[in-house]
Amino acid sequence: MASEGKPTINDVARIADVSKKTVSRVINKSPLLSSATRKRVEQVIANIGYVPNPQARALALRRNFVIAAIHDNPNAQFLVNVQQGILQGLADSDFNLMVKPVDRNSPNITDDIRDFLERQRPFGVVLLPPISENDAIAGLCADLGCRYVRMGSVKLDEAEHTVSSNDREAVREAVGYLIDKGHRRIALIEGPKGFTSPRERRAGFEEALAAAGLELDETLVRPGSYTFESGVAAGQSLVDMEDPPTAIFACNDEMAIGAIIAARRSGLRIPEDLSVVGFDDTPLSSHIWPSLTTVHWPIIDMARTAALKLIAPDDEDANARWLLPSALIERSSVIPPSN
Amino acid sequence: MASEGKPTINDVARIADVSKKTVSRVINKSPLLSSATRKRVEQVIANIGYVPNPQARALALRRNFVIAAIHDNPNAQFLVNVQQGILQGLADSDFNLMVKPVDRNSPNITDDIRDFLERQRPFGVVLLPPISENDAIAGLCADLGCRYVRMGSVKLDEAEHTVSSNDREAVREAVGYLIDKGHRRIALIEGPKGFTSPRERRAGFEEALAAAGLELDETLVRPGSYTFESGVAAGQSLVDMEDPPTAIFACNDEMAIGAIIAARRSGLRIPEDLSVVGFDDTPLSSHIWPSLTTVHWPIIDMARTAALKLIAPDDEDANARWLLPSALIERSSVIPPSN
DNA sequence: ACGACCAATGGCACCGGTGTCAATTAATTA
DNA sequence: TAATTAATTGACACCGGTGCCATTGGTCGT
Repeated sequence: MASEGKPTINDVARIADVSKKTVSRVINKSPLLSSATRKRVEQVIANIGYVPNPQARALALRRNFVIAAIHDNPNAQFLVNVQQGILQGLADSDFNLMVKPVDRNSPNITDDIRDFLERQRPFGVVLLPPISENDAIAGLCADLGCRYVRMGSVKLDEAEHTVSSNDREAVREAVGYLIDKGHRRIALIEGPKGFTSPRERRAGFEEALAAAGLELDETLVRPGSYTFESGVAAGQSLVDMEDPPTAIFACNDEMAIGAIIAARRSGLRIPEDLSVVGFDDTPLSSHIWPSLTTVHWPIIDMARTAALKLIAPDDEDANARWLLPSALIERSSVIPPSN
Repeated sequence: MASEGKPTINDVARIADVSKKTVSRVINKSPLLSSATRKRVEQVIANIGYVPNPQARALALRRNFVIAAIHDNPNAQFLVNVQQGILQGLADSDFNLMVKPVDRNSPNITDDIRDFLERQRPFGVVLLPPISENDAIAGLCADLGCRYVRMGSVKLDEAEHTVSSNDREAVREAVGYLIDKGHRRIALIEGPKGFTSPRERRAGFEEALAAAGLELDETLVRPGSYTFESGVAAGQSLVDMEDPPTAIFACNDEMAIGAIIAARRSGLRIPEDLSVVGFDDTPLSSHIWPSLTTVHWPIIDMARTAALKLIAPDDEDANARWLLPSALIERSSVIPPSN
């Protein structure tokens, strides 16, 4: 009987000589219980090492305690940061994290995700960028009655259930900082096309120039794909110019570092001959030499916030949108231009 | 009735005019069913979009379909690779992946993990290095009746339920390769103390020297912690020697890259003045210049294997141990010594 | 022709919790 | 003191599946 398998609520009830409902009340910290019974039951629970079965709970409550992170982002550091943030938010709760990667190149992502949601039925999902920008998938979550939060630099006035950073403003600040240092020929290494975040970052770049009365020089703009290699290529192409820029703003750190490597390969010193600013504040950015001046992207905070909001009771903050601040991190890859 | 909430097995049974048990048989592909009934039921399932409830299944079967990855490894790339591998192994199954990070500095890791296992009751767990080396935790899984697989360079004759790589042999090969190229003064940057994997890698280093009749020069050995910074420090200290080494073997790529950065800062050219070999074959190792000659550590394969073995039916391969091959990846950070 | 045997299905309890509502007892009020 | 009310607790159905065993209708061997 009680000797085999884990003890159940019935075992506790029998030994404590109460009904299982009463044990259930103890587990759920119901207030309508005499403290005497509560203590007695708690004693029994501790004695026999009873732990409630989450599957049974999930069945009875018609909801489980699983939060899923759905992502299509290939960047390891990003993904780990998000997981860490979500888990911070889930700490001290009964929730656990499930990861669901999807193939961004697959034509039937939507079906794949629907299938996952219908089968697993997580309590809530966090949609990571860039798939969080996909309205169809957010709609899918809503249709299936699954709570969700979209992370990213989603434009704030467009969607609900979003945790975002204001990339545009952050870049404006970062590029303004370069301008304040005296830079005028500032290059831009863009992020991949078709996503909100790189678009917002470029917009911030343009706004900073405009605010200083500078014109955007399209010859100083290079495409990029957020990868190290694309940063190398872009950086090389920039330093090879006849009239090269005195500063580069790259839309992420990895490309910024690639640009630094390329510049150095061409004999340039950083920051004496070229200032570089990145975006993300990855661990590597403070490890390299010179350490990279960059924009701190509060991705861990965003993920924590997303998780907390998902499992928070239904306050329904009317329009559920949360904005977290970015910040420029001054390190040593920027000085005033020499000429 | 059927109009609200997801359809259940009862809805299917009612509409198809069979018992729920029969529907259950269809779902589980039971062979003892007439094909006529099967088709009829499948038709109804498709029509009303029925999806079995995994929580109810889990309760009835007294097992769920969750695999947990328990880890205390701070390396993002490593973690993502493992997750990717596990998910590869879980593809085409009903299993999902849950992630459970633990704090390696916490004194009550064991309690934390016990708590997790008792509450969540995953079907199986993958223990990632270095926590996979903790026998107490493996024992805990066994005690709680939870299947587990330990990943890492666990010494093969010591434990069961392991998926491992033979780091010792791989390093022997890599260092032998340096020796074959003509190097005699070969430095070692070690991994963190107290773990099997770095110990095995050092052992392989020593064995390679011994096999060539060379003596281990302790002045050429530097401690390391698998971090970029520790590689920089170790590399700096090595190139500053009066009689510096002509080659460095670092116990992982990140330290190898750190050593390259340090050497270059001191004006050395890689590989002309110093050859470097790493271990892991991280993406970065092929991105940097010169690309890093390194040992491919089959971590994704190991993780996939671990997952496959976990969810495989109980063959009980007597002693469940699996060994995956490593391989030396020749790139451009090694040439014969100049002097 | 008849029991043995097999294929196909159904009935029902059970997995381990929770919700609803009734029942019991104690405390309060008229 | 009886009636009212509040505080505790229990009984029982239910969540949505699966396991075990009984039942039904044939087919087969002798």
